[in-house]
Amino acid sequence: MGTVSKALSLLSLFNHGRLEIGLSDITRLSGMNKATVYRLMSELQAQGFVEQIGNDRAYRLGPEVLRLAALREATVPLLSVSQDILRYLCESTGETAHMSIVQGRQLNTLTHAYSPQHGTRVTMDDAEILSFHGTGSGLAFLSFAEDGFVDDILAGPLAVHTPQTQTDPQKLRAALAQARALGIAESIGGFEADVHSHAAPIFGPDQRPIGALAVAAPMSRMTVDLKSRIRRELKAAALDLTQRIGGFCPPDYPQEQAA
Amino acid sequence: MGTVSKALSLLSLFNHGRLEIGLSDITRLSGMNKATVYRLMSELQAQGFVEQIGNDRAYRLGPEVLRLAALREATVPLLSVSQDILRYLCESTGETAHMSIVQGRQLNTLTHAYSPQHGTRVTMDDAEILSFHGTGSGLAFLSFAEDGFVDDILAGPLAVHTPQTQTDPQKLRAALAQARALGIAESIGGFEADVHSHAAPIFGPDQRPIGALAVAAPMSRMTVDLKSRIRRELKAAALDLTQRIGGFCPPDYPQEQAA
DNA sequence: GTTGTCGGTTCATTATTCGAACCATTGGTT
DNA sequence: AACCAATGGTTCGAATAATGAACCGACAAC
Repeated sequence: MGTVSKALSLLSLFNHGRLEIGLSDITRLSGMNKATVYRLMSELQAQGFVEQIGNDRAYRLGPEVLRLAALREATVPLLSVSQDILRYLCESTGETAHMSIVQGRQLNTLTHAYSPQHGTRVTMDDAEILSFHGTGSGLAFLSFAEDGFVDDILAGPLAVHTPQTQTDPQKLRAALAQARALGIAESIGGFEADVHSHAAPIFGPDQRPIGALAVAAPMSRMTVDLKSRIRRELKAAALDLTQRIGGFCPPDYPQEQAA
Repeated sequence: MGTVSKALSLLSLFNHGRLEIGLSDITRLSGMNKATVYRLMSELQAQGFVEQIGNDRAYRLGPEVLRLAALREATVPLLSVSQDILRYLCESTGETAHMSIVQGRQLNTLTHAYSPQHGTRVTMDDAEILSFHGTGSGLAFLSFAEDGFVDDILAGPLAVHTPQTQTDPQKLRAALAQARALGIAESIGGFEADVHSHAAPIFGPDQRPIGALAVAAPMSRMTVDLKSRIRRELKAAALDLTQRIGGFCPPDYPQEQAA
């Protein structure tokens, strides 16, 4: 691994539960030498990718990433297009909708929208890390991902988030086969108790999945009626998003299926 | 300059006019060796900071920057808070509002909001690069920036954007002094002809300016009345933004001034 | 067929990174 | 007050990784 990759890998230590990290913590988390980490962080800091703040001198992500993200959006308007679509999706279903993409071996929520329709709703955070086996989004992605990736995920440790989390690789593979046939994946309470999520994959220019669009509802509200509405809307929304960012569905993606 | 900085500096070659760049172009633009650039870009690509697309194999920014930006927002909600404030600001003034921050020697627009009030309006792009001497935002920042930075900018070449662009360092310093006294800077047609922009600086936790909030209106609509409304609203909005991102105004910032 | 460009690759030279050990401060414990 | 265990930051010889001129095959223009 080159020096640049090492430096950039330090950035991926940041997540929702660790927005600010001290030098010693970074050293421990990365397994690198403290002097190395210090030099790398100094370079990242000089370029505005991280900044140091407060009296404990902890590092946090810097403003430069905002500029790059704005430019990325100008290139491929994934976020802005998604937000349009999510707004419509949560209105038409009355439930929380969100969009996630896969980066490396991680599934990250990027943006979400709430429906004002109900007092109770599933709440989300942006940049949250989702599990592949416990969420509709994760399963939707896996259902069209490369075999090697699926094997890798199913082989790895599968966290138990709730009593309902499915961790049996064989049963998960069965769920993936079903999702592949339908074009929609679902997870009932697999990540958070009481949340029923449906999701559909989003595809890139190379016909490979890049993430998923999902609708999450409290289990108590999930009727047959709502379920079929969610599936219909979700499918249309995911296809729309794929096309509007210049992507293409693979040939075996079930295009025609009215709920 | 270390290897990491070199790699990251390649990312800053991307801008609104150059969203996708080929290997040879990057080589030329950066002045580095082609083999070096290739290796650096490969590492950036492996980490998802850039991706290669199409048959010309040009590079463009990758999805990883979106994840980092979402986390940065979770740490310091500059964008989301700004968007709230901009929405109000453009409503209360009836004109286009935008927010920019300084990164290195560059002033970048990050987000904007349009008012639906008028048919004609000043249009903006996110991630646009503004000039320090030609825009209200640039002058607002400079008016509270460190002396060394101001000297550096005024010494450098000052682009002539329009016949109205002020490039005389002495007159610019006079404008800065006035802006410092008022807490508001303005530029009349200095960047784009026919655009009159007002701006107020935003400050970080260290009481140093990090960017500016601005309102841009067509010159033809700029009456004394509108001008005073813009100044009043802008001042309040900038102060609000500064406080809501955990920043502090410096002691010499003119707090009390009713338009 | 020649010439110029493109993205990508090779390999000996060389400059940069690495990491154990070391400082200076801070905050808590005895 | 003395001590200890943290913290962030620094040093310098040894080891490793970055460098860049030259090269390759592919494509396009002339």
